[in-house]
Amino acid sequence: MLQSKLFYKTTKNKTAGVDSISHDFLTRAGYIDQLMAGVYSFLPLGFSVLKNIEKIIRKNMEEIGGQELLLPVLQPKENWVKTDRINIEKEIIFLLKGNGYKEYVLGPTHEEVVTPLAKRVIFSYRDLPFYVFQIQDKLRDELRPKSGLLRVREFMMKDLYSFHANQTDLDNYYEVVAKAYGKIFKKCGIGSVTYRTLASGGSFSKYSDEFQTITGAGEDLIYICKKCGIGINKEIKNENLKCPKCNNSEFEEKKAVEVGNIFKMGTRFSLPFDLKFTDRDGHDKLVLMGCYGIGLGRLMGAIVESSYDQKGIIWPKSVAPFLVHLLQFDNTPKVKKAAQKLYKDCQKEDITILYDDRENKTAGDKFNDADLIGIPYRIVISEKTLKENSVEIKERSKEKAKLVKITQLQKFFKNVKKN
RNA sequence: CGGGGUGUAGUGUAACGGCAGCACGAAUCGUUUGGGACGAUUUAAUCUGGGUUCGAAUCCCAGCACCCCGACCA
Repeated sequence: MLQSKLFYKTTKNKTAGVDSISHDFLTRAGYIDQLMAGVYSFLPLGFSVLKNIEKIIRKNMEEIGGQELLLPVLQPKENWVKTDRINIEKEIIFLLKGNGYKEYVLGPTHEEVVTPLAKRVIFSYRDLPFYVFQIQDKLRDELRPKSGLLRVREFMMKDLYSFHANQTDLDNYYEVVAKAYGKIFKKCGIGSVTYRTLASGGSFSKYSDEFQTITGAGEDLIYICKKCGIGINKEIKNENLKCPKCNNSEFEEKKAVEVGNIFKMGTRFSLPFDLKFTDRDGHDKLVLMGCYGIGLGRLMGAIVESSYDQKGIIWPKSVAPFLVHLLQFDNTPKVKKAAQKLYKDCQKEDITILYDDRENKTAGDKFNDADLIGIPYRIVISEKTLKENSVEIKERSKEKAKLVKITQLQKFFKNVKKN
């Protein structure tokens, strides 16, 4: 992508009225734009990151047998009456009237759609288990959106639903999903600061497991077991807290943001929708369900919250909008020619590259924009580097740059493409 | 939804009830050219509606929007 053509503007000025670093950087670097409280546009840079996150999640969901589908956002109110969540969740539900008397719910989640849908495919124990997921917009009238992407009213969410014939099967799959979540967060670069955390089950069940990423911008308080590293959410912390896993009683208190959540819903939804199957013994039984969510935008915000410096964002390679940021100084024909060649070579190698070809910007402008945007590898081509038949390569996460001979670039390409 | 705060050029900010200013950005010209460079010229603003006043960005009322604290959640 030519930076001169990219739909974005960076700004030096701090964003007014922001309370988190990720909100400020993502706005200033041109990743997102706030439309209203808790509602954001994803600009080309931001959308690119979102799509990378989506890819990672999709891959891991498919690896554990998830089949992707797409459920409607617009849902009949009756289904929400059936589960009584029209009352239980009424504060966050966007309810709207159609032309006639018909009322609709803008989906805050999809149990009310996927459960009746499952009735069309589940008859026998032979039809179980199965797993379906989607990556789609959710709408929740949050009482108080905050911290940029960390709490919003409209957000992309991956929601996986599992259907089982018995508790053991549900329990096993629940752990399979937990493991997949661990892989996803690791791949997204927040593995070392993300903890599986015991929490309340909300309107679903008694307990659930959250995946909490440590950050000062987080609004949850969690207690991390110093021995086994499991987390416990403050909402269920009791007086004499003991780790449910290793019985240890020493904890570290941390602020964190919930990037994912897994629930065993049991018969919470199969009951109101009468979702049953015929078991081996010939008796009809209720299907057991699990649901598993990850908020993509929030995950994006959490990644920034845990990877930045004074100058800007430091994206992990796995989700960065581009892998290479090419800066061209000295707009001489010689430099331009070399830069354009590198640009094309990268594309040939399937390495995503943002090429700062802007001729009306000084070196300082370009350096600062590059630091703010946070692309993993920065390559500078100038008269100075060409004198050495070289380019200058610097990793965003590192202090020092190094000169690399143009003839040696193949090695660099290989390195960039790794994992 | 309860409590508090703030609304000024595209962005960030100033202005005692008395000429709406500064910085960034954008545009033109010239000088620069490896960490937001310099000079000149230009561009562009008081959320909406009422009220008080000789005079309102400033005070009062209402609305709207945004932000913060609290109760709820990926």
